[in-house]
Amino acid sequence: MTLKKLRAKRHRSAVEREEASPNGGPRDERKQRTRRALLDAALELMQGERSFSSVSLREVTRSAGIVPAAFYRHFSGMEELGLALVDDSFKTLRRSMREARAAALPATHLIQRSVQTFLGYAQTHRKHFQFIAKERFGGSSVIRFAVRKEVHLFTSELATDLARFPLAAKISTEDLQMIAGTVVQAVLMATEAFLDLPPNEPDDAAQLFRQTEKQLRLLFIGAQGWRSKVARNA
Amino acid sequence: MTLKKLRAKRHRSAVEREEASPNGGPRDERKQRTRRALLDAALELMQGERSFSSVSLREVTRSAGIVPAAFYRHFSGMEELGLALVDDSFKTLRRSMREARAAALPATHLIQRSVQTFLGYAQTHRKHFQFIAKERFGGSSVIRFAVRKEVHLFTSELATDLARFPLAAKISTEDLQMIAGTVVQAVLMATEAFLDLPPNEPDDAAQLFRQTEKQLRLLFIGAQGWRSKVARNA
DNA sequence: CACAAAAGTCAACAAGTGTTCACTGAATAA
DNA sequence: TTATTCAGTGAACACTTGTTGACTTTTGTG
Repeated sequence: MTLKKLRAKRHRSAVEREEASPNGGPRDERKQRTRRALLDAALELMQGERSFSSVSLREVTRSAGIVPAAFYRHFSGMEELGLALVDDSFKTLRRSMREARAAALPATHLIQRSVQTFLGYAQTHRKHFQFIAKERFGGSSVIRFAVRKEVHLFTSELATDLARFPLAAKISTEDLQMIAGTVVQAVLMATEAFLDLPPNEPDDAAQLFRQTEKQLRLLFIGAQGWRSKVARNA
Repeated sequence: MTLKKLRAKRHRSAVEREEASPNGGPRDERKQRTRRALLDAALELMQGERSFSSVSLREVTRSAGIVPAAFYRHFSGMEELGLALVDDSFKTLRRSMREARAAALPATHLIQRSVQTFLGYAQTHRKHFQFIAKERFGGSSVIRFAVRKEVHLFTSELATDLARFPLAAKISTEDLQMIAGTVVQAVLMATEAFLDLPPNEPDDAAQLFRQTEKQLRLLFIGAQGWRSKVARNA
């Protein structure tokens, strides 16, 4: 106790030294590596039937190749790790979306290509998406709300994208947000069903794909008719 | 072993006696009572943060007031109890839907009233709905598919309801199914968000209510425009 | 009545759980 | 060089978990 205090006085703590150099050093690199190992292990353990809350701290450390006690050097508990996973998952998604946005939107078969792109992306990041799918309604409220916040953000970005289309002229920003929300809803549901499909079942996948395309077309038609009077002389 | 065989030969088993009278007897009544107690306990334990898979068999029996070993007189394990919960939840929902269908559909404010009715129902059966919401994407694949099957059934019933409307004339049954699916999707999402709201927050609830109403109107407009050419002379 | 069927009890089991504590050894800083 | 920080160790802790087998006690039945 007193000994601890003396030590503390003789040297400045890490925060006082304003994080001078621990970044990039071999020490920090190693730490980041095991941190990543923990995140990956948790994601891996959730494959199949398991939910995040059913994965134990000890299992994670076992898979990551460290001892249980060392876990606390990285996270205060499983919940914090869960939040880090939410962050991770959406970070990669947002990056990929930015790239997709950079390339000009295809004028033809816009919906078809969008669905294709998104489901393709979901497939290459299967584990992250499955995590999100499971925790969107399942786990602790902290994680649930973190996911929901990210989805909301995602929706807003889509809404501003949609605003560029001519059909958005007659639609209020609030309604645009609502339409974007419905689109995101449909796509997320499709993604979750898609990832839940037994792998290598191209028929089911194709069926799901067509269905989603139709859903988006339905929403598109709805958006066209929104606020503008339906054809006066039909 | 041999003793057991002898006993078995001297009397016919329950199934051989084709379930003659154990129904209604005080024995069976008691059994049904504890069975219900187990289901209720599981549902109750899921309140708040917990998912079904994180609820333990022992907790359930503890809450139900029996000893862990007695659990196996009712279910082979937690998964079977989960399936029973799925059944239970949808049974009450379907019954209520049948009643709603019996009363004539309101010609005015149809969407508004439907949403109101559904959310109201969800509120009075909060626990069942929260269970479904959590297990729709979360738990074991067996339970997940059971839920999905029930939702599909629900969708089909809505589709046949929708078929009675004049606007359904230009829509193929397959597309009608798809539209009904989108409606159910939207309503379920709204329900789940609704039940996740902090209680006694009428503003948030009203906001969610309006949003859902709009979503359904959007889908309705989309359905009107579906397959029929969009107004030739706009 | 006599006897089986069956819901529920009791005790024990091997295993797994989260968290703690004093520790070691290598990277870092003075 | 020397002292310190800190990721990771190893052991121990007090629990909780699912499942088992042999039991009691009530209910149903030939």
